[in-house]
Amino acid sequence: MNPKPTRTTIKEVAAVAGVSTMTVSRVLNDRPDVSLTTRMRIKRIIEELEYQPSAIARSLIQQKSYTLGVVTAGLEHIGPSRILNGITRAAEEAGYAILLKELSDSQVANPTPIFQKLLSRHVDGIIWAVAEIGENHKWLENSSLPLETPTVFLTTEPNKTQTTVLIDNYYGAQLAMAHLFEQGCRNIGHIAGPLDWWEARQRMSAWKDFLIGHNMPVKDAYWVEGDWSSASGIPAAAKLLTQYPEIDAIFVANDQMALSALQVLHKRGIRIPAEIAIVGFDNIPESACFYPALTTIQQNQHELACVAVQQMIQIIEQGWQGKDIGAPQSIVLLPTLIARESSIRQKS
Amino acid sequence: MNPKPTRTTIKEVAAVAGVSTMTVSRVLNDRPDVSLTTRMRIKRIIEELEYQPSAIARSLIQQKSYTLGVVTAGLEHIGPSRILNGITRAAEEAGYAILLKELSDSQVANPTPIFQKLLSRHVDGIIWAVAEIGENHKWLENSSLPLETPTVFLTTEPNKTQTTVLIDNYYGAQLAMAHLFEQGCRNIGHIAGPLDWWEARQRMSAWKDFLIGHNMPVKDAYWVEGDWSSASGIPAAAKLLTQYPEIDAIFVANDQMALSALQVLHKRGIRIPAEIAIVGFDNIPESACFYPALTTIQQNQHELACVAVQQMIQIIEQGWQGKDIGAPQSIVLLPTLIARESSIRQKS
DNA sequence: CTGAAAGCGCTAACAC
DNA sequence: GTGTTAGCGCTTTCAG
Repeated sequence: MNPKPTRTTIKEVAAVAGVSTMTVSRVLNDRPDVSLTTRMRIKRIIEELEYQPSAIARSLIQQKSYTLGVVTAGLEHIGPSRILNGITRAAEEAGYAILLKELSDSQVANPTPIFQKLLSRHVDGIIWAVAEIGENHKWLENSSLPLETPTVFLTTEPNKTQTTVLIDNYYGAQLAMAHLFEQGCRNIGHIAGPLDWWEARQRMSAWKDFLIGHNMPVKDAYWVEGDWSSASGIPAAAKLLTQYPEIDAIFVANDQMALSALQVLHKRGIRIPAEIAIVGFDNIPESACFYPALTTIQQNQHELACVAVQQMIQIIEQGWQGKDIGAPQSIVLLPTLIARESSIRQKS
Repeated sequence: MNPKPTRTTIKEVAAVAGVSTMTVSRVLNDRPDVSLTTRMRIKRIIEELEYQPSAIARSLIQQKSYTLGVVTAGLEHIGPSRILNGITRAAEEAGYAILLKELSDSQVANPTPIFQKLLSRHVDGIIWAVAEIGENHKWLENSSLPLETPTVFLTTEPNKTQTTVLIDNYYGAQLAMAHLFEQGCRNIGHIAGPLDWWEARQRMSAWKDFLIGHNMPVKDAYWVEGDWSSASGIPAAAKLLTQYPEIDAIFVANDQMALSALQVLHKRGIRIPAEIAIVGFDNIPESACFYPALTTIQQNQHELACVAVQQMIQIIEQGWQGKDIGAPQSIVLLPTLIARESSIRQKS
């Protein structure tokens, strides 16, 4: 029934053209040493037969697959999918394909099988774009992992032994705090992300350090932990208002929770920013549309991903050229403040 | 400098074990015909050498790669990334890897090179998860595409010649309309998605047909077109209120725009749902958290993706077994109504 | 139970 | 300019 849908091979092209497979191969790879006439003829035959060379046969012999392994987690969230979006674009541009592996929570603890699976498919390099949560990156320190394959880590704590690309969350949070301070806020509370996340801890540390650095008290009542979700932002904001009645600003660790906080304040009739100013983090599209428009910290995940891919490819291709790869780098991108109505109290 | 990081091969394992590569291969594939002792010995050696068979060498000889090509677009949006999320999970479970290709707008028009690139990497099947926009799927009708490779289309208009998996947008919109009608609304406006999207047209058609079916007038002033974004929801809602003063309900084509509509109504002091009821579409996590909580239509993209992958794999493996594949199917999943405060006017 | 030979589709390294 | 040979890492087939 199925006439064995066998792909067109280089052999058939060669046969039709009456040349050896090598000549066809040379045409495919744009080698100079083929006469113009044969080249033209072969090209035409390739067209007619709709011949498409097998990338995997090539990988096998060349030991290069032009494929990147990408490890991600939590694609249903906006951050990871934005990053993946950037990776696919950058990889496409560089002529690399992407082998995608999304981790479930349980898999993150033991990376070895994941690396092995990717390596068994001959990826040229691996981009590890999994958020650092709890102990899930402990294995990095033990460097028990050989990592003979070029690997770039995204959004993880910088590390002397690995190449990492990340956004400076601490700096971003400092921007937020400095902005609120400038607006005259002196009782700044915090709704944190889940503190087993490294990024959440960074943002919270900056909040705390800023208060200390400006001789403002830091009490446990001044902050609440959420879980990034909008849903968690509602009880968090409510609790914070109760615990910290003098509060005149909230730095919220992400926009989702910040938008919920807006809702809670509205419901209670608290004026924003006059009574309480709000700053979020991430700059999701919605943050510009809500009332009042949310001041936030923009992190450019797209750029993050592009830099990571470029870095990755540079390492890969240097390796192919036998060059020394040099020490692993950490590239840190700086987020920016997007000031909107939710925090602007005074014209400056 | 680089000691040529050559992978461990089956040959080396065989050499260490003092057997032929065939015997190792048999152990790898759990063939019965190896003596227990040799099997154990070889397994141990595999462990020690951390040998990992080359999946691509296997693909080459077996003509099966256990890899699915996934074509997507607009990963920065929630819908596509949810679907991708479901695909990765289902594929993982079935033991298939994923080769991801994200299209930019310009690429969608001409699918041939995309298919070719995936086929050159020997994917066993292709999942086409690109929204149907404008003429971007025109090529499907011309069936100029041979599609010798199993292909499943997601979220596209059903089609006699291709296997498709989709959610019934028309039905979902009917649910929304019937619900509003039950709540006593008789002047139901619509904020549509961009009408070059097939899904947006489906939702709008159901709105219009419902009105006609219930002897309610349909005028151009009763609907406005948005572009799915929260930002577009604001002017859309404002315009609708002006054009259609008697309006007592809005069916909004997605939640992002619906949340913006909530904001606009709040600002104008319009009570929801008492004066105007709102229903959205998608059930994004935020929709439960805003005030008032948004009634919406839930589409289960996760399930959609799982069904697609299962369908895909079934087709692939039937093909391997030489079975006839049978006619292409269209699988339609039904969305459900999530009734929340934004539309509930009366206890039932 | 085990091995030898052949070959998947392609290209590196040589010959001619 | 072009062809030959060998081999990437594995498995099929068939012989022992």
